[in-house]
Amino acid sequence: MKNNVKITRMKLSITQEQLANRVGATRQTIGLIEKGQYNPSLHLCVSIAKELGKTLDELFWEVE
Amino acid sequence: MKNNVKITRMKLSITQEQLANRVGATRQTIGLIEKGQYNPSLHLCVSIAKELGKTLDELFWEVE
DNA sequence: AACATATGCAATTTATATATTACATTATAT
DNA sequence: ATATAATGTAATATATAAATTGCATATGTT
Repeated sequence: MKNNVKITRMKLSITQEQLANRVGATRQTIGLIEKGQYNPSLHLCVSIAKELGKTLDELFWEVE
Repeated sequence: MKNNVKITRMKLSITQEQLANRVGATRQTIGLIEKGQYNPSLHLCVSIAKELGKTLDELFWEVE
């Protein structure tokens, strides 16, 4: 489940923990999503996208 | 969790069961997603989008 | 009318996302 | 070199997505 979360987060210079706090998740969950070996819920994907200033497609659609 | 799955599926004149079979889910799961009171997994959302010829954004991004 | 097809809905079970806690590793700064 | 922050990772617990089964309610068809 490859995505653009990690690269987008790093461009914004925020940590996994900061992102996690802002979307109401844990650092571990963010880490697993970034690794791409996870199947997150739509709601969490939307929260992450909004927090990173991107859309679902930009982060999760046909990456790679 | 409002979305455009139902209207898109109906335009294609396919049933919930047909869509369910094509994405490897059950009719009940599709029904609940269409009702919008569900938080489906990203993987299932992607499968549905591809099967309906739409992107994630078109089906699930800022609907309503 | 009767019958078939599609959808709604509810109870229970199963699979898995997510939280929690903890410790290890890597990077970054002092 | 040694702190400190950031990330990786693993075990267990909890919440919930999704499957399964079943029956009800439509909606259309003959």
